[in-house]
Amino acid sequence: MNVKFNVVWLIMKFNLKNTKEVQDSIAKVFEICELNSLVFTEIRQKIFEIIIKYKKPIKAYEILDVFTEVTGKRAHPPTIYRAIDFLIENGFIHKLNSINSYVGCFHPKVHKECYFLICKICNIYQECCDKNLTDNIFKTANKRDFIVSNTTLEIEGHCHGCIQK
Amino acid sequence: MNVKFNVVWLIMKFNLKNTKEVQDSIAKVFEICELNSLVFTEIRQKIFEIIIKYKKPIKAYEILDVFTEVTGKRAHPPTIYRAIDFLIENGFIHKLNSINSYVGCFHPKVHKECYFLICKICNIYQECCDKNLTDNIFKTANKRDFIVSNTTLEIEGHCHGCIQK
DNA sequence: ATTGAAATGTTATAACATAACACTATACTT
DNA sequence: AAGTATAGTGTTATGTTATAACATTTCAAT
Repeated sequence: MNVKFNVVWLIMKFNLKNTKEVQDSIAKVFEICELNSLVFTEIRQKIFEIIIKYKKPIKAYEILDVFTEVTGKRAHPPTIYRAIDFLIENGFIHKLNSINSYVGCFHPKVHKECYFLICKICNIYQECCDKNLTDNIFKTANKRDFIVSNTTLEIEGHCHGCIQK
Repeated sequence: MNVKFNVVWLIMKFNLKNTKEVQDSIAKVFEICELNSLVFTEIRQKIFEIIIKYKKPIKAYEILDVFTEVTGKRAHPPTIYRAIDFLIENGFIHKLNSINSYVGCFHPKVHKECYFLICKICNIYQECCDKNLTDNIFKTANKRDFIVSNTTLEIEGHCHGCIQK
């Protein structure tokens, strides 16, 4: 099985996407790592790639399965969680706490406050970062003498596509 | 050991609070159940009481321990999770997904969108519901043709008390 | 009294995540 | 080039959070 066929097969099997947006995000992450002397090892690359190419929020043990199949090496949970930690720490992916799943970030390092729309029907997500909303959140917290260090905003509901149907 | 002493002891042991706010919220929940023919069983009452009196977000297995000690009966996880489901469904408590913990609601049924400030140092939480913020969140979602059904906003950082120190 | 629905008891297990320790690779020192 | 310190990885085991499945009980409506 040649490499090209293998890639196509994997993309189909795991319902991956490989849009320009994805490519740009991957390139950007390489660049950020270069600039900041972050060690972007093969494992971290592979796991980032899986997360960002996945159309839906992906769960840790799903990453494990895909990783194992893609690389041919049996991986254990710590391998995945360590990479996840690295990727979150550096803002390359985000965790959606309400569904214990992970999503790639399409504008790594642009800002810390990322918000998400999660469709309950198709499970596809969108980022919906918004400076105005961030200001509003900070203002609401500051009014109560609270210093914000990080925020989790996850909005569940129905996306445009699913409403139509 | 008489009942009064027992209660005081439990309150101290588990670091519970029993403010007017707590009493009002409990009374309110009884009233709502009455009005809506919701079955507010002893188990549900007890578990609600534990959650709302607890000063910090409480974890399911902590509830289990407190419940077992308070009632003298050994409880199993499903007992706790079923009550939690009932209480969340009816808006009497909320789950903080970012820390897998539960908090009582101090204005049950007033609105669905409740937001939380969680202090990373002392772990004490505050609700910070805000109509203006809710409008902003809905507007941000609607801009993307997304119909909101529920929101999770958890803000971590440092509370007033802990900043002072 | 019967029955049906909701609530609870109980056992087992699924799903999510980390501790701890051994080993390897790398890159920095002298 | 050998020494050594640090970060990264492999592996086993276990901790933590949550639910499935089925038996039993409770209780209100007929």
